[in-house]
Amino acid sequence: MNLEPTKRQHAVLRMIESHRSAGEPPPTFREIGQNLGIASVSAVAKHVQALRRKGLLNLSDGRSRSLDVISPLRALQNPVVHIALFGSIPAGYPQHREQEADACVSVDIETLGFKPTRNTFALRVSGDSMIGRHIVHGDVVVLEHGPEPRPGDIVAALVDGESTLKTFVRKNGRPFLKAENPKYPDLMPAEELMIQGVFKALIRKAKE
Amino acid sequence: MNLEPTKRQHAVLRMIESHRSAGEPPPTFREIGQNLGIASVSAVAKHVQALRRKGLLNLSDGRSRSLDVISPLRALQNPVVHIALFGSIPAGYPQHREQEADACVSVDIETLGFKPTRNTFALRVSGDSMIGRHIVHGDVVVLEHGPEPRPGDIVAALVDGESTLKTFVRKNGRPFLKAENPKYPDLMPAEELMIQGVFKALIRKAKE
DNA sequence: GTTATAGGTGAACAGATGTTCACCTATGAA
DNA sequence: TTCATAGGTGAACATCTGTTCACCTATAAC
Repeated sequence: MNLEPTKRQHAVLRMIESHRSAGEPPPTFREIGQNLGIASVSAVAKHVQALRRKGLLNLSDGRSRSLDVISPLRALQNPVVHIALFGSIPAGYPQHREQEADACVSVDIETLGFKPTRNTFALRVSGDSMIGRHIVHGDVVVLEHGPEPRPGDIVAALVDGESTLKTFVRKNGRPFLKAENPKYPDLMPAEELMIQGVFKALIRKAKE
Repeated sequence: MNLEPTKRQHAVLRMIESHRSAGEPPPTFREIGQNLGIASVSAVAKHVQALRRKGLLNLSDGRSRSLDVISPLRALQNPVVHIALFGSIPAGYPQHREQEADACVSVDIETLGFKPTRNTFALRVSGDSMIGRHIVHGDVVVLEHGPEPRPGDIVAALVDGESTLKTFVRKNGRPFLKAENPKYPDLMPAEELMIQGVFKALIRKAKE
């Protein structure tokens, strides 16, 4: 038996996949038919049957909207979380500010390395002040508000009304923030600055 | 009217959210009841009603399994894609090798910067040979097989049976690969090497 | 021709699912 | 006390949804 889907069957697969990817509930047979211009439910049912035989589609019976594309990756997938991305955080802390978010970053928790809370947020990096820690202009950094930074941690702090990345260090027992770029050698006393979050992860896209 | 959910209502919200995050279809009223130890469907319906009144939950009527947690982020969310992550690619190209994937990286396409194809894959970076381009040990890089690399592009190539990151350059009209680390100054002729993919994105988690 | 397969229409049916109603308990405010 | 609200049980009901059957067309294989 041929295990490759036909064109029409492939269209059904793609429709189900796109629903999943968009975060919508899986379509019903009738919704699939409507989308593909098929008037009869049983025609859709036949496509589904064929795809199940070919091992490409799952359908738990007795449950509505349970169509699920089978892929080797599916078994490896982890829960995906959605994090608010800000250009900058004008003042204070990022909690309960989701409504002011510029965009949304969605990543699975395994790749992210931790399970985010309400205190997790993301910033777009501007400038190369953290080049020494291999964080460059345009990167998106994920931060967590709350935990006490340890020496060496990268933190976001409010400097001159802007969220800025610095390294948290201690000198003579007192906390300071420093940029990781020889062009900005100054140390700033950390007590006077509001630390908005501690660096947890980074995402970068290639230029263009 | 108080717009905050009660404990019990919050439990309902969390259950719906966890289904979504895990990539499962939204639960039915009866499934919610089962999960929370509620025997009566109408009790669940009351919680859903209350959450809708408070603007925390959406329910398109006439459709089953259409519960959807309302969040300011929801409107900003982009489609999420799932990419196979390999430790290394022993030989050849990464297409149709999903069944050999070590893990799965899930990210939204906006953060990723492009819409992946069947030729998209991810590698875990080993060593600091690309430190000059600010890619460090442990990073996950997303690559695309297929497109012709342009000078300056970062590529994965098969060197001594291992997938390795290099910069693609031209010298006297001929293509070479070079590491971005003063410790490895050698240029390798690119013709002899199999280029597995071109760098498209990067994800890094903080140490520990 | 015959046969098999993909694709489709239309209808009837059983079970899943959301809605609604009557009724109960507990808690706190007026 | 009385009243409102949160939480719950149980059942009846309408509609959504998957299943199944009879029947049709087109295409390729034999």
